[in-house]
Amino acid sequence: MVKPIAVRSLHNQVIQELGRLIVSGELEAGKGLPREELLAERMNVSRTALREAMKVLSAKGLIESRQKTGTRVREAIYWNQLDADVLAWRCASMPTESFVEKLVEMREIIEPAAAAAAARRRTPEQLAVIKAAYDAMDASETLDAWAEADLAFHESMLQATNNELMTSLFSVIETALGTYFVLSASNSANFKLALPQHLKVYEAIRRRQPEVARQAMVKMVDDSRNNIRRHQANNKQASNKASAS
Amino acid sequence: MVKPIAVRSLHNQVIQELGRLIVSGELEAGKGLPREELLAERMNVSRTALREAMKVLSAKGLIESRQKTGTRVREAIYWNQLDADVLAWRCASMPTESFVEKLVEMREIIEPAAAAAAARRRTPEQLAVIKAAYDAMDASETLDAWAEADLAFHESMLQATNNELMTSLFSVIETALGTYFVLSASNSANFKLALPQHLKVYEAIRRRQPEVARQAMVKMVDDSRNNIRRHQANNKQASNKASAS
DNA sequence: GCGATGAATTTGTAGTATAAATTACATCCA
DNA sequence: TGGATGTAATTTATACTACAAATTCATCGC
Repeated sequence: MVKPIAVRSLHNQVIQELGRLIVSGELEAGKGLPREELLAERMNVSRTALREAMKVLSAKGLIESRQKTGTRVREAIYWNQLDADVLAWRCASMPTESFVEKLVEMREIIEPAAAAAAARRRTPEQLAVIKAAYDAMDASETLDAWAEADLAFHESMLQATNNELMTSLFSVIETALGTYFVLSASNSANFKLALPQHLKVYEAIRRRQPEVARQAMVKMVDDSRNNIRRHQANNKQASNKASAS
Repeated sequence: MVKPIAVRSLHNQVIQELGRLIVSGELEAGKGLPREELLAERMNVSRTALREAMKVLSAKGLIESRQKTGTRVREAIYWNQLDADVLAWRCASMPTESFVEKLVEMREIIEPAAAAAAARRRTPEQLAVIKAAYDAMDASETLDAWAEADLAFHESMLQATNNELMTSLFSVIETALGTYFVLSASNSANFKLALPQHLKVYEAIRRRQPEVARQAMVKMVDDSRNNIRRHQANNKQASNKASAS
């Protein structure tokens, strides 16, 4: 799991608040923000804290500041879409079907390749970490426990590729799985359906069979995509009924 | 091309300087930095500017600050490896063979999938942008002109996938191509060898043939990888001769 | 009409003061 | 002696003020 590095500090709160506002679209692109003094006052923080937050948002590509002109929200094209915060903000505000589709597409591309690479290059220690995650999935008795172990499984697999660029894509996988868990929660009857798929991937990595690992992972993501479609259809049906009654 | 947003501001300079020091390993992980007051004095900036820079580095995962304990460099595992700055810093200091290999592996995974997606979903306008980039490559007469057009080609293809998560991976592609251009510069006789490969990819995208586009892109990246290996071998040989004489 | 010039506005940088957090030490009690 | 507990010291976090730099915009002069 990724560290939820406490959000208690003031400028972190400001980062979260402004970031969410921008990504959700409540602060339209191109439009300028109030000048620092006003904005700071309005948010009840000092200009110092506000500026530290703005620098971070600027580094994420969300805003741009120029003297005299002021600070304005940048077009979404310039956002660091792979940044963990940006992904989380998008998820918090618009888990639209199209966004979920994009996340799944990324999984389809990344994870089979990662599984193959892990099968080729994993060390015994890395294999043990994957195994531990699998065992935790097997032993899990709640959806939360499953979710945590599942994330650990996918993260440890990415780490076993021994390519840190690949590992950094975990933020995307994490977000994708996150939305999936949320959908699954609606009818969380048997959340351990995907266990055999994970075993196949693990076994292929253990036996150093890249192509077998790739194919097993393709199937896993495919199943996941189908499940998402079913869930979304169900939810839509349910909400239609609800609004009709 | 990505905007080189002027680096003139003071805190940007500090970000670049500290970022480079950390990523190059000159500031060892785990080791603590001098406390803010001292560090600011040593770098001839105010504590204000230094702190704004540190917040950004912290957002990139390079450092971590705690009261009383001070600020320390984090392990490389926690760095945002996909961040454009981090990639650039790595490249500036250690374009080692292993790093180049990792970049190439990322291209092998991302670009064929992106070519296929672009072939499926590109709009006529997006196709025109790709075509324009191809024409610029065709017309280029210097390595620099080629490099610029080549980057534009790959970026426009990523944009044509209409998946902004995919598009954001351009920072990786850009870095990979960048190191390739540097290597090519050593014997830049015929830098337009890859032109036919690009034509094939473009044509497949135009004709909406995902699998053809994927295969053409696989070949392109493959050729690129082989060229890199040849260049590196040549360079090594050359430097061996030089040190022997 | 047009160019130059200067005033106004907003971010950028500096410096100081104080709050909050956390470590490390010392002290006290059993 | 051992352990807990409180207190001091250190470092980052926040606030506030003042001024510098850049850039826009209007005004003035021709």
